[in-house]
Amino acid sequence: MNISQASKAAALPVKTVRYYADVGLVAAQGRSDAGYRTYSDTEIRKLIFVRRAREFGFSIEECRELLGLYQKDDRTSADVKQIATKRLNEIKQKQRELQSLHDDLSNLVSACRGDNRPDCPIIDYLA
Amino acid sequence: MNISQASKAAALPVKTVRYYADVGLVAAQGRSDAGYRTYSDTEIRKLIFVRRAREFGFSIEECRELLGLYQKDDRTSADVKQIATKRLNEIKQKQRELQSLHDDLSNLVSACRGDNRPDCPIIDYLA
DNA sequence: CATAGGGTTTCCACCAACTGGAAGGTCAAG
DNA sequence: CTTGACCTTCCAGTTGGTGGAAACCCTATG
Repeated sequence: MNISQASKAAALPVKTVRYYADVGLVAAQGRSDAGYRTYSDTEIRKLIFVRRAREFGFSIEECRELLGLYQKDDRTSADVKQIATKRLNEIKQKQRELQSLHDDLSNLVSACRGDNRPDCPIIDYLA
Repeated sequence: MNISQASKAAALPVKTVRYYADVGLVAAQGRSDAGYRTYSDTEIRKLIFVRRAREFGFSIEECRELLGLYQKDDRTSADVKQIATKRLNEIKQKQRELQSLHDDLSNLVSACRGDNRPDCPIIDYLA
């Protein structure tokens, strides 16, 4: 399989597949005579795994760890859970921040008449 | 006022104040004989304004626009409200995404025993 | 067999919004 | 006069890619 086949199979852009190879996250199986990267089902599965992990917001380094655990049959679910819990806590933290931002900005936007006069509670708040 | 005084007054790192000057967001009032940036109350107020806007997640470019409106006495509150509404919608969108991520990951983490055995619903989901 | 089109390679640059650090000039105190 | 705390510029690195150029490769068609 060439890189574009792999990228389609994994639902990732070609550039991204190449990038993952560059950073040593998912290496190609090998190279053709012409120097083309070749991919087999094993690598496709890893690429899909990484795509899903990235969709959860795991960093490249975390994906590397998760991928390591995925491939290690003597992993412990505790190790996996620990990484996932960390990410979950980050998400919760971000949610709290966004909620607070949302509430404040929402109040300001509601209080702003949005007409052609200059007085504006949003500007007042920022100043 | 030297840059470190300004940075304290605006509650921003020195590096950031210098960066804002570099990108033309908040220029220093001038330079001393030795070439030191000087800041007056006007610039401090702008720096504080930008810090607050950044805390809301407005981009540098949006801060530039807001700062322009802040300084323009014939602004319309409609212009301000439009920028703020755009940002508010981005926040809402991000909240929806995070909520979905949270729910999914939370379910997986709950379902994972986190013991020393290898079977793990998180890995299963990603694979 | 030449050539046109696609696919592939490497490498370099860019995005946002800083941050860290090096090398060197400045200033005030002791 | 020296020491230490400032300040300056400039370059590099961060995250996770993306865009593009120059050049090589492969296949199909005329």
